[in-house]
Amino acid sequence: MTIDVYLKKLKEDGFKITPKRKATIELFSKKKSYLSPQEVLEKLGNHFPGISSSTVYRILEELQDTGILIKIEHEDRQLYYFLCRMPDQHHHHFICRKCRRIEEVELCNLKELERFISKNLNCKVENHSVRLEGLCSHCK
Amino acid sequence: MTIDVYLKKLKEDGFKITPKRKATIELFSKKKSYLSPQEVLEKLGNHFPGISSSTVYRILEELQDTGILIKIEHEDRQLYYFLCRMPDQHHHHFICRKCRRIEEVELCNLKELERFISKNLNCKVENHSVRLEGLCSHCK
DNA sequence: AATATAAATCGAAACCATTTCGATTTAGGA
DNA sequence: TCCTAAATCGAAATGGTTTCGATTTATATT
Repeated sequence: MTIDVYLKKLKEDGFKITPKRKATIELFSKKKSYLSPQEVLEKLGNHFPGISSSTVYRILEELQDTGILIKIEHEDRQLYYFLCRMPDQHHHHFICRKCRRIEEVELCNLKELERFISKNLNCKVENHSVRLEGLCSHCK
Repeated sequence: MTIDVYLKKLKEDGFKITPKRKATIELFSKKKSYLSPQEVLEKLGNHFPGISSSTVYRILEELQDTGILIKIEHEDRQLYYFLCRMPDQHHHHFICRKCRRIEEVELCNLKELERFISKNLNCKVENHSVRLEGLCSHCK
């Protein structure tokens, strides 16, 4: 699992490869679960004592703008981020409620649902998002 | 469209029928779109000058606890609420990005997706939520 | 290698939707 | 009508996130 593809993407989007950005991507590539900005701040703080929280928030947002990270929001209203491993394909996510592990699911069968809505409600469906929660193979 | 069924539900859940709660339900029954707490505060303020914002937040949360309102969160990270017209049936929501109108969609074909996840990822899917966005029949 | 400069980071303060809490008022049963 | 737990008030606190001017740094260029 190399992070080069993510660094390349960062560069292509006009961002500089800074130690903190690199460390952030490395952190997420090792974690298969989602992390809060606070958690990222704490982890990065081991390598970069005194790192500013505004830097962490900014980096996370930039990485999600480039499609490297995906942002979700929990019921507790906090933001969480995780590494997107299928950036070029439409997909959905399964979230383990116990260990927060994220599984990316390539199957999408919402076309029927969209047709139903178009036909019965005369609406134009532009996008959809599915959130699946439960227990992953390790936790169930 | 009577709101009695909602008032009954409120009472059953041990809540008193106060003028503000009643007015809140009436407001949502007239609006087919979702409203922010601020908007509710403003509207209720017409009938109840000086109503406290904490009261509005509390009422909205109580109504969503009883299943009368549904809470969603926008990209702007604000909370929004809307009246649930199909409280006793599993369903999904279509949200018009222009007028915020909510359409409730009884069709759900996520069983296949859940089977796929159970089989391929060995996960236990406990719940799912689908969010469909686009333009409603009035706005498209 | 040195320089230039736009981008990145710092850090303290502001932001602001939401929550809290003690005091006051009220709905609804007795 | 009275009683009491529930509801509301309202001002203050909360806290995750954003802002912004000052400082530092990555990297393209010389």
